[in-house]
Amino acid sequence: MKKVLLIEDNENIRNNTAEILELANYKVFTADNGKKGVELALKENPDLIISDIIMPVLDGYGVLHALQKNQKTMNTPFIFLTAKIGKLDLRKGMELGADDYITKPFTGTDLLNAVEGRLKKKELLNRQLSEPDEEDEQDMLTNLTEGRNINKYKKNQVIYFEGNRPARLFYIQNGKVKIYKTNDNGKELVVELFKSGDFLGYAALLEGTNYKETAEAMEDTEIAVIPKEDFEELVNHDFKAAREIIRMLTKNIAEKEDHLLSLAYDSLRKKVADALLTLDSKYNTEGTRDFCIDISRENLATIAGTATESLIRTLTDFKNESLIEMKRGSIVLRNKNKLRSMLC
Amino acid sequence: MKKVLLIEDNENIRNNTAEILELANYKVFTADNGKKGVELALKENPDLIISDIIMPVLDGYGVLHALQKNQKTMNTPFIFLTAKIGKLDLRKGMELGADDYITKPFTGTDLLNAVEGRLKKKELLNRQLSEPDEEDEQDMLTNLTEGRNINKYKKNQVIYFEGNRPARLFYIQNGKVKIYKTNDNGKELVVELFKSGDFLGYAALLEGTNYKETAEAMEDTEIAVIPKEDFEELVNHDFKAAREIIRMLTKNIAEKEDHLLSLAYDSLRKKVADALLTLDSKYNTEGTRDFCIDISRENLATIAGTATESLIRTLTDFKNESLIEMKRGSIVLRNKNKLRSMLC
DNA sequence: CGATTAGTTGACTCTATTCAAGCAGCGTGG
DNA sequence: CCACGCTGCTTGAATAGAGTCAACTAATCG
Repeated sequence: MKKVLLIEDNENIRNNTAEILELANYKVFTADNGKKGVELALKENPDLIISDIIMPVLDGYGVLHALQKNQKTMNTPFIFLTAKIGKLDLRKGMELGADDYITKPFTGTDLLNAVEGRLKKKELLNRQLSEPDEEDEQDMLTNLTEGRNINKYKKNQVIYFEGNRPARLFYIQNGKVKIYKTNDNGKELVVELFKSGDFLGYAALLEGTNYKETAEAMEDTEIAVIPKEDFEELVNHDFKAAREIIRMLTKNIAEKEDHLLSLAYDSLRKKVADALLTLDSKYNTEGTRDFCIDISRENLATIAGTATESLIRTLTDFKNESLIEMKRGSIVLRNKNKLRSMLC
Repeated sequence: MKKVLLIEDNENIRNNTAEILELANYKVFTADNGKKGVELALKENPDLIISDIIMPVLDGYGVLHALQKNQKTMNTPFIFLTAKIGKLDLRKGMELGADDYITKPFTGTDLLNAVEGRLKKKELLNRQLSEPDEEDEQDMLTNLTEGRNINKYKKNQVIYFEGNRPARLFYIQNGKVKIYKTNDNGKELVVELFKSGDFLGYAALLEGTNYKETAEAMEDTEIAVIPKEDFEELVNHDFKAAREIIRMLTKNIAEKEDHLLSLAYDSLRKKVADALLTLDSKYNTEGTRDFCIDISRENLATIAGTATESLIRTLTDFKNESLIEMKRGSIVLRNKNKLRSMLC
C-alpha cells in the first residue's frame, strides 16, 4: 500500500482529501503545518507528498525546500495544493521543483489523477534505474567496445606492465592474452587467461590502483581500447553493467580460490592436469574433440606453477599413459575424464 | 552547453522562444510538428524538451507518450507549452507525466525559470543517483546489519559448509572467522580471514551458487544474519552499495593473486612470514607493537599452505633468529621489517 | 587425576627443483 | 644451399627442501 503524506492547515480540506485518498486505498498521513509535515516525511518515508502552500509555522515552499535537501525525501514526488487565484504562487512552487499541482477547489478525480500520474512516473523512473530493458542487458558493456581504436599486439608483446598506471580498459577482439605476476626470483605465475570477447584490466581501473600484474599477448592479438572515463561512466550509472562486473569478479574469485588450493597442496601431476583442463575449458569453447592446446612449455609451466622441466616430465608421463597426445609441440587431450578424475 | 528541443508549430512563437533560449546559452533544436520533434529528440538526446500541445501530424500528448516509451528519452524533463485558456489540456498533460508547463503568452523569465527549474531538478536526481551523500556512504551496507538477529557461534563451530545453499548474508559483530577449502586428501587451505565489521558469504549470494568453501569461527563469534532478499535489494538499487561490493571484490582478488604467487613458488620460510604478516595486518588494525597472534599451529599451517610440523619448525627457526617471540602458544612479531624483507 | 588434544622434535622419505647437457627445428647470413 | 647459432624441447643426475610418520611433552578439560 502506497503511503501519502498530506500537509494542509484547513481541517475541512485536510479531512476531505485524506478521506478520498483512503478510499482509493492509500495509507494517508496528515500534518496541519509545514514543520510537522517535514518531520513526518522524514519519519514515514511516504511515496508521495501533497502540501498546501499557505500554512502557519512553515509554508509549502519551505516544506519543499527542506525535503529537497534531504537525501531520503529528495526524490519523493511533491504536489502543491493551491487556490485557483494563486497563479504566481503556483509558478513559484513549480520553479522550486514541485512535480505537480492541484488547484482548489478540486474534485476527487482531479486529486487521484494527479497522485496516480506522479506515482506512475516515479515508478517508471525506479524501474528504469534498477532494471533496464532486457535488450540492453548484454549490450551495455559490449556496446562500449564499438567504434573504438584497435591496437594490434604481436605474440609475446606486453600490453601493460606491473606498476603501470591504468588509463584504459581493453577488450580483446581476437587473440589470447595471459596475465602473470613475477616473484622476486623472476619466476612467473599466470594468474589469468583471456580470449576474444574478454575484458582486460578492469580490476586496476575499479580499484584505482596501478596494475599489479603484467599482461602479455600469447599470440597475435587485436584489442579495442576504451578510455577509462567511458568505463567508469558506465559502471557508475548502469546497474546492469555494475552487476555484470560483479558477476565477472565473483567468478574470478572462485577460479582463483580453486587455483590456490591446487597450487598449495596438489602434486605436480594434479597441477599439470589442472592446467591442461583449464586451458581446454577456456579456449576450446566448442568442445572440439581433437582440440589442440598450442602453447609453449614455458607458458604452460607458469600456468601450472612449476618448473619447465618438471612440467615436461609430467607431460611425457601423461603421454605414456595415453592421457594426452603430442603433435609437434601442441597437446591434444585424449582422456579428459581420467585427467579430471585425477583432481579429486 | 545544455541542449533544448523546442516543438512548436507557430513560427513566430517558435523563433521567439528559440531566440530567448539561445540568448541564455542553450543549444536549441526546433521542430514544427510532433513527429519531427520525436525524431529529433531521439537523434539529439536533448537535456530538456518543450512542446506545444496542439500541433499538426502529432500533438503534444502524442509526443510525450512516444518519448516516455523510449529508454533514451524516458527521463528527459518535458515541459508543455499551452494557451492560458486550455486549463483542462494542461491537466491532461501533467497527468500524462509532463514535468512542468508554460502558459502562453509567457515572458522570457517565465520560460527560463521553468527550464532552469527542471534542469536543476534533473541534475539533482542524476547527482544523487551516481554520488549519494557522503554521510550515507558507509551506512547503506552497515545499515543493513542493524536490528538483525544475532547468531552466536562457539570456537571451531562451522557457520556454513561447502556445498550449502546460501540463504543469507553474515555480518560479523565480533570474533574471527576463517574460510577454507578442502582438497581430496582432506587438507585444508584458508583462503580468507574475517574479523568484526566484515561481511561474509556475499560471493555465493552474488553468484547465485552454493558455497564453495567452509566458514568456521576461529573464536567465539557473534554474527548478524541478513536475509538474502535485503542484500539483493540493496545491491540492485544502490549504486554506492554496488560500488562498495565491487571494491571489496577487487581487493579480494588482489589479495588472492598475491597469495597465489606466494603459494606457487615461495619457500616455506616466505610462506610462513607471509602468513604471519597477513594475520598481523588483518587483526592488528591499530598497529600495536606487542600484538599477540593467537592462533593454533594447525590453523596457521592451513593459512600458510603447509604441514603443521613444517610450520612449527619454521616458527622455531624464526624464534631463534629473534624475528618472533612465543608466549604460551601465541606469537608476537618482533622484527616485522625483516619478515617483510623476506618476501621480496 | 586420567585422558585427550595441541605443540614440538627427530629421522626418514620422496618429490620437485636445479644444473647440465644433448637434441630438434628454424631462420639468417655467408 | 649449408653452416651457424638460436631458441625451445627433452632427458639425466644430483640435491635440497618439505612432507610424513612416530614418539614425546605440555596443556587443557571433564
